Amino acid sequence: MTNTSKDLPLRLSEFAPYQLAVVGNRLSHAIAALYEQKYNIQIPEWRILMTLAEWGQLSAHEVADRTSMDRARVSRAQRRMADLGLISVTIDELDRRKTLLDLTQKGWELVESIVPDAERTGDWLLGVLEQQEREYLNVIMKKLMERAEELRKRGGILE
Amino acid sequence: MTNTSKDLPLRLSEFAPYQLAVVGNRLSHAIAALYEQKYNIQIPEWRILMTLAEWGQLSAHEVADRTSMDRARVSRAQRRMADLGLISVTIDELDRRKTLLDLTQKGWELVESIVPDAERTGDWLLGVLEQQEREYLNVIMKKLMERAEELRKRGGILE
DNA sequence: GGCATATAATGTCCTTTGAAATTATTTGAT
DNA sequence: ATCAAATAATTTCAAAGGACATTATATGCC
Repeated sequence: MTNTSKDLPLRLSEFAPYQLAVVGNRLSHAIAALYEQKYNIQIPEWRILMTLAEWGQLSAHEVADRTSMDRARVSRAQRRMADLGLISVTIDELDRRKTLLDLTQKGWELVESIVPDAERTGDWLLGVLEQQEREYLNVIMKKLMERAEELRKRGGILE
Repeated sequence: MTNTSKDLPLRLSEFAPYQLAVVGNRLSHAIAALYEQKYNIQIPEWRILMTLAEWGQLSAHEVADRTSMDRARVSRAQRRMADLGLISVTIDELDRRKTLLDLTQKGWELVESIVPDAERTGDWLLGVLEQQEREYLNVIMKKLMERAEELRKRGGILE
């Protein structure tokens, strides 16, 4: 007997890492297009915007931590945002290696206009789910977020 | 009163599209590194491999559909795989626009060695979840997969 | 105080990705 | 039978992302 699909214990479409990668990617692109067209910003900007709105002034390093982006990506987005007048960038005089980011008035105004849109998009997305599924999703994502980070740091489960 | 985080109804870390993007991305990278080191292939190759293993000979177009990749990406991976001798590529004589892909013996051997590894990784990842959460995850992902695709096709929910 | 080490940020380089244009082939309409 | 439109695949091009090197500053040890 030759190889057939019956022998395979793993179907791509059921494989959680695949599902998560595809869903995450599709969402990123769709939402990025929305933000781009309507507000002229990209995903990194969006993340920084929301993070500063939540926490107030932060160093670039702290922003990177809280947005799950690396420092290079934050640095690039930071410049674009400063050019657009959305954030202020100052050197921390207590530790001159650090740069402190904070929203400007214009940044706050963007937050206020973009948040309702983002919420609608999020709600629409989750609209396919039952209430209970939505609650599970949040719990599951928190757990997987850590697990995936661990996987990244360790470079796989094999070592 | 000045703006504070209390006013904000949306926390990035609770925002499902953000969570999904980050988890998906971290997983992709971690797993890509694993496949790369150990088997010398990348994510697109992995997806094609598993798809052909499940379905047998398919056209490049069908592969693209079933792997959630665009045709350019499939086309590139296809060439790499053919160079490695993992797949055979033939022109469909009934419709000469199509190219048909199929696993070679060598491709099947790779499938057999890589699948147990992938399963272990998948199981380890889901190991943080309760049994019931795992079941929910699968259902939720199927629903979100479609929803995200719809979002992509429509270019946002606003139109 | 001076020097090795650690940390913050930015800059450089290379790869991957996705969109759009291009080419080849087929299908359908007249 | 011919031509326009549709479909499959590839190529081209520009942007984004991430790894690594570099620079600036701070910390801790001797």
